[in-house]
Amino acid sequence: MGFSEKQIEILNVAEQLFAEEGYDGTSVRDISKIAHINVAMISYYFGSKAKLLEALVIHRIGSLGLKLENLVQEKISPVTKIERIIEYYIHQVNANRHIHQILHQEASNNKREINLDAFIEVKKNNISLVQSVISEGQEMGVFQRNINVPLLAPIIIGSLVYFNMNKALYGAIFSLKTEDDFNNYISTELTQHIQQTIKALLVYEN
Amino acid sequence: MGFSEKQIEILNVAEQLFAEEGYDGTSVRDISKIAHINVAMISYYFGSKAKLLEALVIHRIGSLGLKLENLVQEKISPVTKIERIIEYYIHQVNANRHIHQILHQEASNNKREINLDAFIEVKKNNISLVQSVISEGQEMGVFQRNINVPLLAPIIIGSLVYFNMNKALYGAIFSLKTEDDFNNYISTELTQHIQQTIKALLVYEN
Amino acid sequence: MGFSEKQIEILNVAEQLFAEEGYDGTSVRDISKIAHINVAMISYYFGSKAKLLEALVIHRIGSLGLKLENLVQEKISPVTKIERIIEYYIHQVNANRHIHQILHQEASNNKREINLDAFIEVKKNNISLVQSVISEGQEMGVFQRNINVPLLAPIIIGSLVYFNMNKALYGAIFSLKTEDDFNNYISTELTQHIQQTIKALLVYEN
Amino acid sequence: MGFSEKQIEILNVAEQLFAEEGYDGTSVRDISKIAHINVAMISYYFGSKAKLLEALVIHRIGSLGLKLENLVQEKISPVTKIERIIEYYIHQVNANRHIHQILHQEASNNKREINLDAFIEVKKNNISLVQSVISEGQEMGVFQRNINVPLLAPIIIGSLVYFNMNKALYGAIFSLKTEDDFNNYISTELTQHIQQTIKALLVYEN
DNA sequence: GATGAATGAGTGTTCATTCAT
DNA sequence: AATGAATGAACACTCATTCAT
Repeated sequence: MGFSEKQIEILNVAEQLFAEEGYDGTSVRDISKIAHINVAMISYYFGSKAKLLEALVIHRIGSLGLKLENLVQEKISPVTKIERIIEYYIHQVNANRHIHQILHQEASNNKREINLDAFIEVKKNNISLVQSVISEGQEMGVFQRNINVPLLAPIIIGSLVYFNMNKALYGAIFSLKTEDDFNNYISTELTQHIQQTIKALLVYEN
Repeated sequence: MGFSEKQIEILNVAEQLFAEEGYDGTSVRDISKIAHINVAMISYYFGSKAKLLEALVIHRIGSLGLKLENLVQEKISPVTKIERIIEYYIHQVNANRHIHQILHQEASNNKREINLDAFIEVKKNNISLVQSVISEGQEMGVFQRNINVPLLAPIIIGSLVYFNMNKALYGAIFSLKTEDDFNNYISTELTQHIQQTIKALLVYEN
Repeated sequence: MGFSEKQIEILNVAEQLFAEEGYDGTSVRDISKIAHINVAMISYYFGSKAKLLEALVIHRIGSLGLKLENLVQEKISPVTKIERIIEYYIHQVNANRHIHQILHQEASNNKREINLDAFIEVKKNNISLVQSVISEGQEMGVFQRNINVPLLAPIIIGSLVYFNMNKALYGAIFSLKTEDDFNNYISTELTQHIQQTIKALLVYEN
Repeated sequence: MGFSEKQIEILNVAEQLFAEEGYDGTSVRDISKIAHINVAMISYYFGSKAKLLEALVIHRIGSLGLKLENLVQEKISPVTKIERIIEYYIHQVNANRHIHQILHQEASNNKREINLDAFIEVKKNNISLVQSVISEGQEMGVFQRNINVPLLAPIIIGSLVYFNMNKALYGAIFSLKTEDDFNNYISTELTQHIQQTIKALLVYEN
């Protein structure tokens, strides 16, 4: 929480390097060089490299799932709510795509000792919020009954993550050259595509 | 291609360790110990650790995307074809989830010099095949017109990958304890969920 | 000499830690934590870690060899004097066993720059005092003539030091479990044993 | 046991440095430089710095307490046996004074994880052997009855250790300048002094 | 063809000390 | 007078790789 300016600088550099090179692929010396600080500062500030990652996760995760609650309670139709949630979700995840990438890499490494419980809690909470919107829509008769809500997130985030992980492929297909091209495509076409997909699933009578 | 028995043993061990611990998290000593070979053999056989990964990728990629072509040409309805393709896709990706995990991890590490062109080609080809099925369905009037075919893969594989990357979360939600529980859930519920989603997207008039 | 309360607190903590963990095995951070002071205070107060040790030695050495002179001048038989001296010696060394342990460890480390001249002077003086008692006894005809006085201290202190350095061994042999058990054994059996040994040497005609 | 030439070279260098600078005061880099080997070799050969010390102890301890048994069974008077034992003991300990110094330093550092059980066993066995000689002398009526045998070692070895630990003092008193002077004094005067002391204790009727 | 020995570079971390305040 | 922040050097150890055999 109360991180000094230099600590935040370290966190930013660490985030970028961890995302680019992986946690193991990043040395504390690399971080210290780019952040223009002494190597020892990382241990001094965060205790260890692992705790630096933990601090980074906590630092970034704090900003997630705040606005979502407000969104859920707005007086708009469930369909619009879902659209907004997807938009917000994609925006959030994409904005924090570095930390998400790191977390997913580390989540699959079963050895790591990093405590991801906070991350899981946030996700569970988000699923609950979405569930309430779905239930609302179901009661209004606009959504189908048999919806596996926890599996909506994989569609939304999974699509985004997969898209980001295959930039070479999609850059070639959709002629996206710059980072801005990608971000623009994500916030327009991809977002719309996912919204359309989820809406179809929710209302389609199969 | 022409790998000796020992080389294949090394590749198998490397695949598992790379997937479990990450490329950087795996030492050639770890590999050599589990594969019961001398450390020097890895450099001797493959040149370097990086080239071992390349050899592994090439070795595994050859087996991907074979049967899909036959499936596309079968005399069944486009909807059934799509269902079968999804089923096959999920099965394939899940069966080769180790190498997929490695590839995705490495794809995001922009430093690594591994040539993923072959991988991209396979994907492009798969998209073409799916496109042909979609077109078939569109001409028959059962599928909507405005389908972004390249973005179907993210939904299918992205969902699976995200599901696998959040085992801790989904294991808790769906009470999946063993590896078999997960595999079973993937081949039933998750597959069905994705099939339903894609079908909804294809036929839903929005 | 004129040490403030906090400085003495630091010296006490340092003494214990140096004795328990060795000089190199003790970090100034360990000392500062236990003494509840800032790390920088050690350099600030004493100049450096090495000078802290010097200060400690000087601080403790001042209290050695005071009462011995009085004892020598008492009007009691030379044999009783020797007994008393041994008893006092063992008591003193055992009471200050921490600093003795440190000094002996450091005396053997020939790299350390600590000035042990004061320590040597004290010892030389003590030898002189014992010499005077021996001479007194020799003139009275109760002690043998050929006594190597400087080598009496090794027997007395050496025995004690060796005993303390082999607590695991002697604890097992003599069933000494607690620190009190050891101290008690030292002030009774071991003291008596050493007294008996020295007396035998002094009066035994070989 | 089966150490290569280079390993023995490392052990020799380590022995000297550990004795001179202490275990903590010696870095593996210091050892590697003097032994003209790569730093990594120490970990490679011995596993770690701590295990290097253990290997050193075991390597040196093997040579202790062998000849003692033969000596005990010789057909000579108990007094001569004791004289010979002391002479042998002092010679052995002095010859291996480095390792003894290390062991005693480490024995007093209660933190260290080094297994000294083998060392203790050797000492216990030696005490038993001496006990048998004392008993023999007691049965022959040449030794007193009330002898605390385990406390004989402190007198013998303690004297030697203390003498060695106070070279500055005794060098000044006895005009010993070179290392040879010291060794010569130990094998003549000091040995004789200790023999005389022990004999006095054993035969003196107090 | 295959390997145990060996290496230099690099790892994260801790150290005693200094500096600005 | 006193301290929290910061540092460069050193620490033990592991790494992928090479080399002599």
